[in-house]
Amino acid sequence: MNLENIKAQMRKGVLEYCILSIISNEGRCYASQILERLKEAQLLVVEGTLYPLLMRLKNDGYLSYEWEESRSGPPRKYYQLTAAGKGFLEELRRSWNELVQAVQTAADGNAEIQNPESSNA
Amino acid sequence: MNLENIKAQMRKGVLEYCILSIISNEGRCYASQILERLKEAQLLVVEGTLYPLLMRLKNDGYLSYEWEESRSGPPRKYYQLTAAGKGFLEELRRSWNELVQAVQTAADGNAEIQNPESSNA
DNA sequence: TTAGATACCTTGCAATACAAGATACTTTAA
DNA sequence: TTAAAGTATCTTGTATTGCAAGGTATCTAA
Repeated sequence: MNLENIKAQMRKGVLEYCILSIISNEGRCYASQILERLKEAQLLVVEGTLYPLLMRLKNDGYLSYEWEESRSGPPRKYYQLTAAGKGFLEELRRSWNELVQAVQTAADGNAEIQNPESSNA
Repeated sequence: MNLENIKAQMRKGVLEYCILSIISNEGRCYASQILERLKEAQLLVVEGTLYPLLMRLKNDGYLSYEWEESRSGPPRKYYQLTAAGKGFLEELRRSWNELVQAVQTAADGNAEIQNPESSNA
């Protein structure tokens, strides 16, 4: 159980959230573009991870896509969020924030940490 | 792929960090105690998750334990961090903070969040 | 001896990240 | 035509691991 392994574990749960966020922010984008954005954010994700994940999200109705030709290579699959995807993204955002809060609570010895916003006395 | 599933995924990577943190904060504690602390922090973890994890951490030299009798039940296994465990906990803390930062970067549309090193690019 | 509470541990399944490799289209250049 | 290189999507096999469910052992109380 080395550190890289653990870091990979940590990444796992947040990929859906990050990927949906990126697509939401970009409006529409294709896989290689998403990989680039993740890399920029220091989230190392590879193709073998991303493609099955996009397919899962599509099969669950959170994403739709259209093929579009490129001027410099093979056609691209442009993904965008469906209405259900937008709702799901909101749920993921909430879940992520709750997790961050929970980890802080556990890691800080259950001290009474409050939301930075609400603790503004 | 329902929300509960995803939330479970999100929890996965941070369990080691939370558990080592709790043991570090308490000084020494036994499994049922850890489960209680995690529950207080809204991190739902069950025995079948915790025990194998404690054993892994012990086998990797991050934890040691001593048996101790209880006045009201079977003996307890009290865990505490080894020197290596303390170092590992620091690494996990750093990794967690990096992840939180990375997710924020990805989710916020790669807005320029404080990135000390690339600030003069 | 029976029941219940507390505590620790194991087995089997399901989910999934990732390494590695496959497929397919386009351009460029012999 | 053929070959090579670049871009893009997708599949297969493996290893890890969280968790449901069940098991073992100790102590207390009737």
